[in-house]
Amino acid sequence: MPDVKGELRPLDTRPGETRPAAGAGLLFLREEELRAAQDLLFFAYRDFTGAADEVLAGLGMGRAHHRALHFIGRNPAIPVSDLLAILHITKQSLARVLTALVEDGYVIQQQGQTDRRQRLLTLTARGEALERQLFERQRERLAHAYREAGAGAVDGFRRVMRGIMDGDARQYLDRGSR
Amino acid sequence: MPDVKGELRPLDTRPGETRPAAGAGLLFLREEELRAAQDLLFFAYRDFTGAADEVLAGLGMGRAHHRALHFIGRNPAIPVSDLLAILHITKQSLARVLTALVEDGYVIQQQGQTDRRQRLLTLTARGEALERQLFERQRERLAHAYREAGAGAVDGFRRVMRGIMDGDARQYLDRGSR
DNA sequence: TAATTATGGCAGTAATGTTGACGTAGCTGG
DNA sequence: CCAGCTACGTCAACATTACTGCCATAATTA
Repeated sequence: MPDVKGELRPLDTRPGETRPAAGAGLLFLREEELRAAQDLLFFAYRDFTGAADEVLAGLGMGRAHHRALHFIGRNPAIPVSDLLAILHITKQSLARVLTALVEDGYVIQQQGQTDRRQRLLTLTARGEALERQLFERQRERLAHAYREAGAGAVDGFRRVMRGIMDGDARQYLDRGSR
Repeated sequence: MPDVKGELRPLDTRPGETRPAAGAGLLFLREEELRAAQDLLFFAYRDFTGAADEVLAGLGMGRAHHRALHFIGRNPAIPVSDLLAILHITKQSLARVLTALVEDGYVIQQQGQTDRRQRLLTLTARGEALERQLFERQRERLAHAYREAGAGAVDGFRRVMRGIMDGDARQYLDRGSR
């Protein structure tokens, strides 16, 4: 565990909490660094999703609808089971939003050709339009962040984010799409 | 709203990747890049929070409790209003988890000295222990990601994450702590 | 044919969030 | 000093999103 990352920050302005006394200085710095990452993930995710939430609220939908739209859009003709595996939610939770999306004409279900039990999910033109509208809100933030941070930073961002997620999520991302 | 985008998307098996599509090549790549970032944020956040959720479930608590513990831990003697501003939830939503945390002895409320209307929130030793237990789960992932990605990547990660969040979130992070 | 798989559906529950209204104590400015 | 604002608490009602468990159907597979 090479966590010898000396920077010697004498802690912030406050003297309290988590006083490991003396020799744990380096260890403490590393911890602060990781706690700061917790903050980053919280705020970035909060504001990133918040951008789309505003639009969704006006349509009587929530984040769950957006997530479904997003992954169906990126994986046309995706079977329900694959979508469940991506979202890590239960069948019933997905069914709720999926029913709404189909009824409102955002998604169509088609019977699978190789396996006729499957209901392959695809966005309609209407669904693509909505997904795009939601994407545009988030796009602004991302484009801003990417532009401001620069190409090298973006690569680092990608690498760290991949490292945080589970192996099967990385695997999913690696396989192009389907 | 430009939803001219009729049914014309014949590329069934593979949506993105190397779609020249005439002169819009560069623009398209940029879009794919940003959509990939949506994926990254979803999976990283999903698995990052999931790590702590396992512990929380065993204690009959949820993410909301963890978020409160985290920010109280990082800001001892924080007034309720400040915590509300960080979490972006309503007073009532916070009150629910806060009541539980106080009743279970994880958090103490102390009257403010300069402004006696304030209830300053601080973790008890028990609260610190729980927060630490939750942190440890996430720490593994973060440490793994940071180690694997390298110091340069971590810097890029930080810069991009900061770019995604709102200005006031950046401001909060910049002020050290309180 | 029997077992498994993919999917759908129903019932009930929990966690988290919302709005709106009301109350109380304490601070602050004219 | 009083009026008004602020910080906080609380109650009621409701929506979204998640969960578990159970049952059903159709299609694939061994």
